[in-house]
Amino acid sequence: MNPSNPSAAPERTGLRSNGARALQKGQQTKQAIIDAALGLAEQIGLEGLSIGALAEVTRMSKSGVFAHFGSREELQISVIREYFQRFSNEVFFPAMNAPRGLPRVRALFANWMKRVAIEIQSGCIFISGAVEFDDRPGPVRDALASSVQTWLAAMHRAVVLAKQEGHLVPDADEAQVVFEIHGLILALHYEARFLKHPGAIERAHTGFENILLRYGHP
Amino acid sequence: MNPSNPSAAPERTGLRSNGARALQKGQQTKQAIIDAALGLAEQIGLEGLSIGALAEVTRMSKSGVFAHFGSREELQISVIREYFQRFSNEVFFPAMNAPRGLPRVRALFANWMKRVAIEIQSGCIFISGAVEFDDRPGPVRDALASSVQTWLAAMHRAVVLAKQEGHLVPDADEAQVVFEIHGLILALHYEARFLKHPGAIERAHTGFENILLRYGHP
DNA sequence: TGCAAAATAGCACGACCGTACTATTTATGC
DNA sequence: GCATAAATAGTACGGTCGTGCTATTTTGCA
Repeated sequence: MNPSNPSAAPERTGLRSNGARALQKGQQTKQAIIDAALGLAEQIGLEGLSIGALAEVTRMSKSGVFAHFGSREELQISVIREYFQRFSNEVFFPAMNAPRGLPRVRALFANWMKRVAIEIQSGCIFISGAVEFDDRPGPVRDALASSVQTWLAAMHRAVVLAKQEGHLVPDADEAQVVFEIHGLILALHYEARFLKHPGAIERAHTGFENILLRYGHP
Repeated sequence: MNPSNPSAAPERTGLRSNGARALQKGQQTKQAIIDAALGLAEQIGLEGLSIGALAEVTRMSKSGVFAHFGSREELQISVIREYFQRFSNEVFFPAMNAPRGLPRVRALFANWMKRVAIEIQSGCIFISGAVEFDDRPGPVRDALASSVQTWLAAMHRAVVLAKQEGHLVPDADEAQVVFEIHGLILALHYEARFLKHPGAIERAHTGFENILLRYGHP
């Protein structure tokens, strides 16, 4: 919702009705910690994230890192929020420039694919986190699930609009379409990242075209 | 390959040309440990598996458990092997009774679905393990990847036969079919187990029919 | 420039981890 | 039944973890 990047304006005019100005330095290093934590979590998972390792990477003391979050859970949640924001900025918002209907659905899928193609190397928190927290209730799981949920709902809405525009067959089940698209992304991630199968990206694209063959223009 | 269950015949006639009879008791409890370990690993993952927790569950000492494996890695590998064997017995072998071609592909998918439907509650090692070990090289990863690989290859072969039998369109790409089926299974697991979406099983079935609509009989 | 407050570091704690090493118990073959 | 070997338990060590507590440094404002 708030796409502005606060760290991009470190030295404004100085004028400013203060506000929470006292926290500036703290917020700055906190953001740096979150950045590093996100990088770590993408590789070894949210559960593998340890404050000790994070302190080493950021060259701070364990307690220095810890103080910014108060608990490991809060750190994990911060990482999830950061990931969600980046995901939104890279995948969701750019696609909203495409006209509603099939073009927008295509744009969403294309951006999602671009993202996952990168994550074949770096890892994806929405996927690894789902496995780590699938039966571990608590605030971390909640944050993760609601992030994914928000994204899938956006995807769903785009499909609904596509059907309304007449770009899909009238009996198309929107949830079904999203389900099958999600499956392609998951298979891509699995087969490319874990099994190191070549050609998975191409297959995901083909799968998407197959979905449109089935549900596309009447 | 060896579907016989040794623990089912604890008290044979006594006759038997010994063989590795000296190990009998050890093997027996080792199997019990593996059973318990598999149950634990399905819920909390292979990485979450700890010898201490396992000792508690089996009501043994940590060293008693440990001695059967010599290392945690060997324990994890044993669990993977056990899971693979059960998977084969439940999913693969029964389906081989179906006539080759589409019926066998259908049977394989149906059995796979049955298995995953259960794993919505218990968890699936092939899925959680893939995430845990996707960039952690070593013998555990190797065991896991080769198990999954074996299963996907079996699926692939069934699709190849189906095409040979003329049950698929001539230009059907077998790897593409397996990829899309795999995606359905992964989406089912993700949406049902993590997001707790209802109706995911039905959607996976519908997705399978869609694949056959696209690639089925010419 | 000094002072309060925020940010960071230092240190210690209890808990759990995997795994040596040794002792004890239990099962097995003669 | 007894000797022997296998199976299991006991104990200890070094390591990492999250986190509380206190000290020190750094920052931002009067």
